[in-house]
Amino acid sequence: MKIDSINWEILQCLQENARLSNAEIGRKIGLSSPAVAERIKKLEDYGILKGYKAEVSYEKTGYQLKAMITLKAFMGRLKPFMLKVTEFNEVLNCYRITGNENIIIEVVLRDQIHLQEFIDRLITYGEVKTHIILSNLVENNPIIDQAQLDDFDV
Amino acid sequence: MKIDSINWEILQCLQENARLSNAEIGRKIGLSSPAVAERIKKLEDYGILKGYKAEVSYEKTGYQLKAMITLKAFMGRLKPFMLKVTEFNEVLNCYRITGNENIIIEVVLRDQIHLQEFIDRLITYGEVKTHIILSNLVENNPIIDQAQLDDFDV
DNA sequence: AATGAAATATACTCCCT
DNA sequence: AGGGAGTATATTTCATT
Repeated sequence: MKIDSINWEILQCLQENARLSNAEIGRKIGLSSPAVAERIKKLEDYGILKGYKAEVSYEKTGYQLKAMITLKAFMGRLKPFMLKVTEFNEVLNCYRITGNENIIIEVVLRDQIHLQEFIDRLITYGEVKTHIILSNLVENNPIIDQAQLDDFDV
Repeated sequence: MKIDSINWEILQCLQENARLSNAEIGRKIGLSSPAVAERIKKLEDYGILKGYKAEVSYEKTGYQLKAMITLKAFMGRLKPFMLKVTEFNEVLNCYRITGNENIIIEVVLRDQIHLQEFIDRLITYGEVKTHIILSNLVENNPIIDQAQLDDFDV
């Protein structure tokens, strides 16, 4: 499927505010609301739009700490970990990666005690490195049309 | 502000699908639509709901690669990097972290050539380690009520 | 803080171009 | 693939409890 410039405008609108109405999007980009609805449906059907998520503040919901934790799995412990990690509700994202470590986990935690308890759960699977997030320099930056990358980044 | 169980239900709904109408949310949790609207407005005003973002597939928008890149900044190069990173449109998230590295960057890239070019931009700021993301074990897991963590994780 | 009702706005379906 | 009309549904405001 081809993503034309109008679809990129729709993707940009929805990445900024997923709760915009079709009518509001249509006004911004000069299209009728049924046309916007039809384009959004196609973007969803093709898996380009994967979903719409509310961003919830972890600090204000009682999670003082956010951390990136890497795991270098012990022999034969990677698969058991991959099955187990889906049960950890503190985990926001977990990726299999290349490099010296096998896994990187993004996690929210109540406090230092909770962090310690979480690390204890991990160390049976491998070597753990903890990086506490101090601040956000870029947060949820939207994906843009590749064709525009060079103009911006040079 | 207190987040009661009804607000947690609303947060859960919106983290699953931010484009649900207030009326639909109300039907799910047994509340009228004006009541839902009022609660959402308060959650927004208190900064608990920070925004609503469409999830866009990086693979299907022409970005074959996603990577986590760490930076261990050279002396005096951390601040210049922090100013510069906001201009890199490939960067989805960038965090200041504790540990051996100072910065972790989540980035989408067209291909290996683009990755190489991006690393070249970083190496003037510090020591770079690249971890290409192979797969997603957990993706955008919602934040849940702390009180429910133990029940789930044990 | 929630409900119900009235006014406005939006979404959805269908037909036309 | 998009516009316009008509119907159903949703949002918003306000009065009431």
